[in-house]
Amino acid sequence: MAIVTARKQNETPLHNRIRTHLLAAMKSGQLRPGDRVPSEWQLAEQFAVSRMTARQALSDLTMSGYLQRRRGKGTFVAPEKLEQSLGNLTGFTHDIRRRGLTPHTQVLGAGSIPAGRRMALALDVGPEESLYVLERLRLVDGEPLALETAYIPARLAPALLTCEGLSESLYKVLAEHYGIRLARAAQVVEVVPAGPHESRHLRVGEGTPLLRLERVARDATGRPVELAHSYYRGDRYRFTTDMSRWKEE
Amino acid sequence: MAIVTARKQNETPLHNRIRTHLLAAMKSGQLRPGDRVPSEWQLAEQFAVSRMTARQALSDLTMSGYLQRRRGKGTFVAPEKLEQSLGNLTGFTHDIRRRGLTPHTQVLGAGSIPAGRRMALALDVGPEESLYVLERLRLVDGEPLALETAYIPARLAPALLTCEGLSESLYKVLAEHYGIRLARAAQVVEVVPAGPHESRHLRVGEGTPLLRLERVARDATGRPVELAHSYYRGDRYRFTTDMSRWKEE
DNA sequence: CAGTGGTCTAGACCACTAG
DNA sequence: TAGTGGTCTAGACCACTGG
Repeated sequence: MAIVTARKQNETPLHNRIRTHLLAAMKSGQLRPGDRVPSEWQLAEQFAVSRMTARQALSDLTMSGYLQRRRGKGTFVAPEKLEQSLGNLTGFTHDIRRRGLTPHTQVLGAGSIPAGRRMALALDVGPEESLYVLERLRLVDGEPLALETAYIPARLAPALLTCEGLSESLYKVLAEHYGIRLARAAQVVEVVPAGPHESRHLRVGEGTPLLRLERVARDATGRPVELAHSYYRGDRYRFTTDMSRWKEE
Repeated sequence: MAIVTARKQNETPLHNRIRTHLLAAMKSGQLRPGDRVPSEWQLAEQFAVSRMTARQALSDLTMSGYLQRRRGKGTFVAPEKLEQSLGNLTGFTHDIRRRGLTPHTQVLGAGSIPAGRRMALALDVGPEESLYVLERLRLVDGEPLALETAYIPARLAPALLTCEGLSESLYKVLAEHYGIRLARAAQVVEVVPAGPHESRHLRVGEGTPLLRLERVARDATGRPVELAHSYYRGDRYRFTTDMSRWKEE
């Protein structure tokens, strides 16, 4: 006995149609950021499919960053993205305030570790040398948006972790307490899926696409001062960058 | 009658364990880029779960960019990422060759359209003015990696589309035929899910995370010359950028 | 408590790929 | 033809949220 499927072969998959329907509603403005979308059961009934099929449509849109799901509450249209410059690092706190939002920083951890092979190479120190580690969670209006970990050679900034203001601007502390001014940096931007750690702190599902920034910052002499990697919620952030020197082909 | 589930409540979900197992195998090197991973049925049997549960683990890892699935063939570990500079735009062809790979460009479309409100603003032309549109697919070793669409005011480069070499370097053509040299550009980088169009040309599933670049390039006088948006496969690309001028907080 | 999303099963038919 | 992934069903129990 054949199981009845509510579509003919070679037609658009059913979960695809539901997804398209929801996307259209978002584009037209019927569904706005923050709105609740119909529940899995409601969609299943509306489109005459099983709950698992409706669920797949919602899961796809969630993984894509269009929707956010909250157990026990419902599924909601995701808010719009914030923008951050890769060129002038004006700092998170300053940057968010300028947009009229409320920034908050939570220091998750501070300590020191031996550099190890990989970081020793990037920071131009010995593999046994001590690095300060500073892990901070950046929140906007109470919502965690970025997870930043910075590594600084302890030799360059003795007793760094006892300084005040680390929850605001690390660069400000480096400048005011140690006379270290960062002059330039190399950065790498990529998409990575959230791992367990990022997932927990940013409160997104594991595997959610995040923007990962890796940065090596140097002072005017070219000496590496900071190695940092940051994870930004891909559904909430976009980066801007300016090219001034253009190399011809 | 209760359905038997092969785990106690409050324990790690089964699909999660399978995912972790595969990730560990990839990290340890047991599974290398290009390798085939066990099929859905094999994993289901190995972990004593239903096929749908094994499938969810594979789907998660695929959406995250760790795996690639090919119907009728199997599921494979994804290859490693290519790197591209956001600072010196040396051009795709040149860039890929330098890595010892074989670049190829396919012109998908070339024509002209009225600017419209949005693009007129970015390119500083009237909304009725004509723009040339050039859509190109960039491939490496036969695999499509990026989809680029460029818009150039027709007034700046009359008969642009009849020029040769457009499948190589647009900037080279602008420089050699029209004396236009691009001096700087503003770019926006973000993660977006693949839509139907990108999905088809880049041969990835809809919703796959892509890196989207939007660029407005200007000549030395500051006149906007090109508006472009490009979609790069997020699992194959990473961008590098250099900061030289550092703004203090 | 009812409603939500999260997990899981044991089946089914299909399209695609390779030998 | 056998094996793969793609789609889909009709159930089930669970944890979490709110009133």
